[in-house]
Amino acid sequence: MLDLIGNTKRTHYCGEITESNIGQTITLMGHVHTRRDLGNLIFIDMRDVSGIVQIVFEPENEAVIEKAHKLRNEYVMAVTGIVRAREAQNINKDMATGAVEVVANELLLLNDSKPLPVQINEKQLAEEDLRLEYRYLDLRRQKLQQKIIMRHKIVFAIREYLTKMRFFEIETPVLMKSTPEGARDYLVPSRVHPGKFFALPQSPQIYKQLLMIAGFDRYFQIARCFRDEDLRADRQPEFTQLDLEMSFVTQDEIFEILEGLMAELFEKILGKKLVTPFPRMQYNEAMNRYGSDKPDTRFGMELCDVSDIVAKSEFKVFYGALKSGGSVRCIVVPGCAGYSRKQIDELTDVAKHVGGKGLAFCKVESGELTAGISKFLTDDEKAGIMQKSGAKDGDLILFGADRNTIVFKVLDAVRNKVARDLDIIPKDSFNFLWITDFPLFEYDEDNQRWETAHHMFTLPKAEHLPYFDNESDWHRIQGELYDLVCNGMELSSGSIRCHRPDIQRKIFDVLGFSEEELQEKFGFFLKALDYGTPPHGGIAPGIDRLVMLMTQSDSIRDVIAFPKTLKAVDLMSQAPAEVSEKQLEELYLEIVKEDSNE
RNA sequence: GGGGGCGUAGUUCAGUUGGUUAGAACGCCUGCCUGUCACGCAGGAGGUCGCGAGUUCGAGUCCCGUCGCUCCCGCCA
Repeated sequence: MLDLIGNTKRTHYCGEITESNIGQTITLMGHVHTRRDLGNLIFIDMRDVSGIVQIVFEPENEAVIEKAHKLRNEYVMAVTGIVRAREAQNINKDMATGAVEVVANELLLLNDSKPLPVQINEKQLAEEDLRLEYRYLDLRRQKLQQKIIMRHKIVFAIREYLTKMRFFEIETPVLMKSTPEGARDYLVPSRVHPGKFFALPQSPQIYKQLLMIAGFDRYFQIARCFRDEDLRADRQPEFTQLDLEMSFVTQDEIFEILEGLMAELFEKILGKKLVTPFPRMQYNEAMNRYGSDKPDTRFGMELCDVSDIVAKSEFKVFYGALKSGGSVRCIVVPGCAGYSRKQIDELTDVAKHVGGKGLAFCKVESGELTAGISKFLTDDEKAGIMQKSGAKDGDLILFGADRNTIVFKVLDAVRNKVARDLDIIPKDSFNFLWITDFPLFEYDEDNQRWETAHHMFTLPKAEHLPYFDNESDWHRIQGELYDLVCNGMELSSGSIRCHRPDIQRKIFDVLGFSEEELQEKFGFFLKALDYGTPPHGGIAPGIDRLVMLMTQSDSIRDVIAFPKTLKAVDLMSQAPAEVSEKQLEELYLEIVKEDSNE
């Protein structure tokens, strides 16, 4: 028989019992973590949100120990008892509360439990799909629970800091108008307006700019965002951003706010001092040095452009790359001249995976370039490469030769792979870095049109405004754009916005919107820009990625209480699911039947 | 849309060249046990080898297809 909780009240939490509680009568409530039934003596490790403490049931109290025999793993219990110091030989040093135990006087059996389909045990962790189906059980694991709790602490500290900095937290609509470009929208049909749809926000971008126009001056929101795109280990269909926006600011002030925020979070929550201000690097420099706009600067192995040295090379890979306007660049992998064919093939696979045709290499032995492609190089070229790259005896040199975009992708991927393989990435360091001066537009070869590299409401650099006059200059236009990167992860993306309607229209022109399209999609926003828009800008750090970083999690699913799979499915509730025909009829929609012939 | 990995008791895994009744540990059930802490000891239950089709005298194992999860590329203003 189960007991009712009645008037019993919890007085303490399991994980917080210390020697200072010795002698006190306390009441705990929680789950049976493990039990050790010795017959006339029973030990229960009892768990609640704060941790675990050992409960002892002794034979003197017959009624209670009889009931305690019925306890099984994950039963729900309330215990009233006296805190006692353990005898020296019984102290468990591996347990936070291992110096004390609670001698039970009363036991309430509040609920039982079926045997669990997944064990709450880090050593025998079930497959993730099963754990996602029983997410509420997986969340009982302390390791996972701690991450969700740290997420709370982070969000709480964010609210404190920004409130202190005169920001207001303002909610914006979740049902909004679909806007073109960018990611695919999640659409929500309107019953009241048959055939019309809301979209879920990819970000509150337009609304936060409208709040600046409204004069709120500094806004933030812990905002849920939705993108109907394919997923990754660090990407969910719905995710959370700290969306913030400020009026009358420069890029420097936004950086200061973010640096202050990160420093406070790391200090308060991890007890770590971050060095501010964070280093800054222009986009072009980041690409040239690391081949990436989100470089991991915890280790070296920077790219070295040897195009000029091999400019006259007849080696067909180099020749071909340079002839088609590309480049030849390399990274030096220290001490890896001993790499086997197999190891180098593995790296070549990495290169091919990101679009490279292959990966040229050579080794440095006795002060000379040997092996690999060395036989295709002249003595001058070999000497030049060694000198410029700084390669030393025992090093391995890996080359990318192709269009620049491919060379960057290949060497970035290879650099990261080699660093992981060699285990040269310091575990406990957080290398924050601002990447600035991104190009505003890039040309989309497939669709034969210009697109925004980041987003379309960004202020172009003032000195680049004349470039708008000539399409051949559009690629040179840089925006007041910046990313905050940490340890190779893009944490945050922002810009100074375009507060002037005339400049905003130039941007829309480049993107090829017709006046009609503009009015239909953004009419309300363009109208607003005409009524005294203050200069403003902002940034939106991804909360999920920030929590991943601070909890050292590899998967975004570890920092979201109820995440979806890579196929955007909730394995627990089985969403998305079919709906009734009646629901569809009300929305004037029809069921799409799958073609069984395919 | 494309490529890689995984799928065997409730869970984590092993399973030889294709060969008799598919094993272990944990969990679960029963009994014993007064200082355990991954308690111990004795016994027990528990399997459509993801699903489907094929080759074969015989398939967990080989071939083909399919589904699910996962990692990556494309995609993600």
